Amino acid sequence: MSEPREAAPPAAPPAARPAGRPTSRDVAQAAGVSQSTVSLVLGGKWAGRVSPATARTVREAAESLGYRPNSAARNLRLGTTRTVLLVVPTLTSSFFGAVYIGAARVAARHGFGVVVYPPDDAGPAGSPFAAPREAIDGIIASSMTKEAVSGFGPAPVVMLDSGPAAGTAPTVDFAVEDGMRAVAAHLAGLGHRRFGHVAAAVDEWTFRARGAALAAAVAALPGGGLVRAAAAIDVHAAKEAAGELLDLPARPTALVCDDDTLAAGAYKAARARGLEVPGDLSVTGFDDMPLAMALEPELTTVRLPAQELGVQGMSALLELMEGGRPASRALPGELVVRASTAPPAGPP
Amino acid sequence: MSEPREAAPPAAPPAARPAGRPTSRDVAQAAGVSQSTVSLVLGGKWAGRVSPATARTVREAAESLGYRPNSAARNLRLGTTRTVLLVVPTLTSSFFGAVYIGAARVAARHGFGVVVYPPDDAGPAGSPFAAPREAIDGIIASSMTKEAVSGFGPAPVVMLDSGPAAGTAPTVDFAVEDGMRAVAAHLAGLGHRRFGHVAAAVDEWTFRARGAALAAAVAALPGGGLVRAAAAIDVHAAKEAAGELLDLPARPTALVCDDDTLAAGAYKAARARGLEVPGDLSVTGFDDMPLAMALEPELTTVRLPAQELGVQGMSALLELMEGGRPASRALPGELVVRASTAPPAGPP
DNA sequence: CTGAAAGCGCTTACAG
DNA sequence: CTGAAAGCGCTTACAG
Repeated sequence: MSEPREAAPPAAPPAARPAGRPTSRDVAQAAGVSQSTVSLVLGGKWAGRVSPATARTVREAAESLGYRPNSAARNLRLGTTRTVLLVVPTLTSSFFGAVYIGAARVAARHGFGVVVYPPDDAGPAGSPFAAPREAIDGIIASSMTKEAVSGFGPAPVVMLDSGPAAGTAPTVDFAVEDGMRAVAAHLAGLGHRRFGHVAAAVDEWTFRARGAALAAAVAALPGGGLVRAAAAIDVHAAKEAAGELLDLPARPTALVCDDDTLAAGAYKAARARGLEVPGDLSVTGFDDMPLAMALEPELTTVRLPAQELGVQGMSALLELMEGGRPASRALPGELVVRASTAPPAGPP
Repeated sequence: MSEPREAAPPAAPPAARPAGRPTSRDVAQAAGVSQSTVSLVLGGKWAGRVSPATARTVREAAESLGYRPNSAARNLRLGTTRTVLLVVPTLTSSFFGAVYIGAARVAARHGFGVVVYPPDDAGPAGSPFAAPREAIDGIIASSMTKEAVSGFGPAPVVMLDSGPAAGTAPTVDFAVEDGMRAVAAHLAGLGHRRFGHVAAAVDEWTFRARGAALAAAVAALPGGGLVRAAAAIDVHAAKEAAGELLDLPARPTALVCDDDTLAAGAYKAARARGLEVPGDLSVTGFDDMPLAMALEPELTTVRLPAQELGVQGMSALLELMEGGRPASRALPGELVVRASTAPPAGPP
């Protein structure tokens, strides 16, 4: 009679499976090798040091145990986390999402991860143990001042969209002056002379640069005139500011807005006064956010390559972390002419 | 004669300053105590175990050296990172930014950090060492299927905006059915009977639920009729889909759109046909993104508390990580009546 | 009240 | 080709 198979008592498992997550030691035991061999194989440094057969065995054991290396141990040993921080003023904007994507793609190709650091009010408390400040190899800060980043310690920093003079860090910027000049030239070519600037009431380099470039371009235009009103980046605030400009005795024939949201406000101000865009009033935006195409008429604006900003920023940081001195650079924007600009109406 | 002070040879510093970042051992040496005392003091566990005077000395030494604990070592020792992952389908949307803010705020109050996991195509390569998958204590996944999150291992998971039946994980959802019923009731109250549904061609629970709720509400309305066209969430695709509906012989008097972007497309379709919103056609959105206020007329829509979704999601995850069984919940939306809805025009 | 020591899980010389 | 050992910087019993 053969031994009863079914009635076998529920014997204890031969070797108690490790309680928690498997470690390289568990893999070593399963594969019948030493822990260091496991590390060599899984770290990809085994060529010529471990026999192919052993390497296979190790990999199979790791696979079947579902082994994943403990990154804390790895980071401690190596002194590096292969993680960089992306510091942005807000995440509630599709712009920074695009910057993130660009940065994360480049990072991934080099085995780095990107962590987004939240706006101040949402950040980890001031505790010295607050994650993840310490656990990073480098920092990319977008649209901030150098000072705002100084609290992050001595890690290598690249500044994005913060102006070419952002301290000693390498910078990547948009050539917003060129973009604004292209707007002015486009409008001037259409015949506009009386310009209104709906400015962003935000103290950032990019807006200062946009304003200065517009002022210079209009000043250089024979017969050119410029009036200006500032507003927070908010549709209703912009509507108000644009309205002031439109109520001026010598009404501008074109409203140049510092960004697309401001332009949406300008549309509203025009509509409230019975003014047609672009027949009675030309309006331009800046940035080319999705909003620009949702508006009616669709908005003439300057496309800023946000994702490319992330790509270039990460590339620069990688170079910096390797000890290089990446050159600062400026990315060109592109004037996108849509339906919100036209020649000015003749005198009534 | 006193010893010459000025001419003293540049002696080597008494004790060579530590080369890299200071460690707790450096602090201990500076404070004249043991490394474990430093750890106790800085970890806040010294009450009754270290004299107040010693604690002060330690803190001053830490301060003056600029000591920050090494989180890799801490994580390794503790087996926890106090970091959770927020997995979202895209960052290029203000919606997920708001979810992040909400989650990060709650997390910060409990000493946790939140890391955003990128969309697939930007994620770290499939390398087993890819950060930061291993280094997390829990996961919040928003607007995804349970399967999409299964690759992250055995960490506790909370599903957001994925439907109440998202596997075994606790869920936090929006009560989108209620929201859609409120839209239908609002429109019905205005006198509308012929509805068009501009549906999102996206296979997610939230859109299935919106569509089903609308269909049921219209079916329950005496004399109610519903036609439907689907489009990708894109202004131009929506314009096309809405246009089909508007070209129907029995033209709908109200277009109910699955989200605000779709509604922007509906505006365009209306305008292209010389139809006034809301005089000739009522339009509703869903989500209440910033776009809703940028549109002209401003959009009647359903406000979804995105930030609260993050807050509730993180609270649930915290409870889950502590071994609890958080109840699944649904957050109410709010109908926001603006200027895009009005009684239907009488028969021409 | 304070310190010496173990150990978290890795990587990497080093010895065989 | 393979293994034993040191050590990254912490936290926390444990002993005094």
